[in-house]
Amino acid sequence: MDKAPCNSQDVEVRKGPWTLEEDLILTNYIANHGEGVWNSLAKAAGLKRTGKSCRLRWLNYLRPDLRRGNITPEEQLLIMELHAKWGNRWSKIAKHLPGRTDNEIKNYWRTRIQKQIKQAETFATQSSDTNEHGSTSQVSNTADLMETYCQPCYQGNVEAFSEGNIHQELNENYWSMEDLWSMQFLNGD
DNA sequence: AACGCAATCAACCGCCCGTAA
DNA sequence: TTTACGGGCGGTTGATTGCGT
Repeated sequence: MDKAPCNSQDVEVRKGPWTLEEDLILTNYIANHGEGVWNSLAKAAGLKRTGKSCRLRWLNYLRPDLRRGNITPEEQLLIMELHAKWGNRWSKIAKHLPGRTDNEIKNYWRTRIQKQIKQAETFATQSSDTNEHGSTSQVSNTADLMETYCQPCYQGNVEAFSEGNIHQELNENYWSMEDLWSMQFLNGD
């Protein structure tokens, strides 16, 4: 893509947030024709977007099997375990969380979990200063971290995490997929 | 009520890999 | 074998929203 031929016959390419109309066009097109080569799909659907952009929009937002709403404590646990195993292989991790996207997990990791880890880290350094049982084993990854610092551990944290989640549970989707899909069927050709 | 800051998330960017020609 | 292209992925950015002062 980057190396894309871009025979750019001055085909203007739209960027930025997707409009409802674009969403509908894309959803509608895929419902009727299925996914395909994204570049040609974008053209065929009449979208002034790159294939990449369409693919991203579809995978991260429009897919009907997406699970919206907050990450559950169980999911968070799983993410942490898998991240400890595989590192930042978000798409690989996402495959084990049905309905979740790599982007979503990545964002979640960076904004929430990483923060928790930092807090745990600072807490640990503080307490190891005071505790001074010099065997401060180097903590290499998340799992180690959580094992080391949160021993009673995931449970305790899960509670802490979920506490934050609860009040946001089911934060409204701007457009639920049901909405989009039913619109699409109304439109359907 | 207004402002500033922090958190969140959608979307883009650029690199890499697989594959077809 | 090489090259061009499309797709996938991880990282980053920017807009928006929420919250505290």
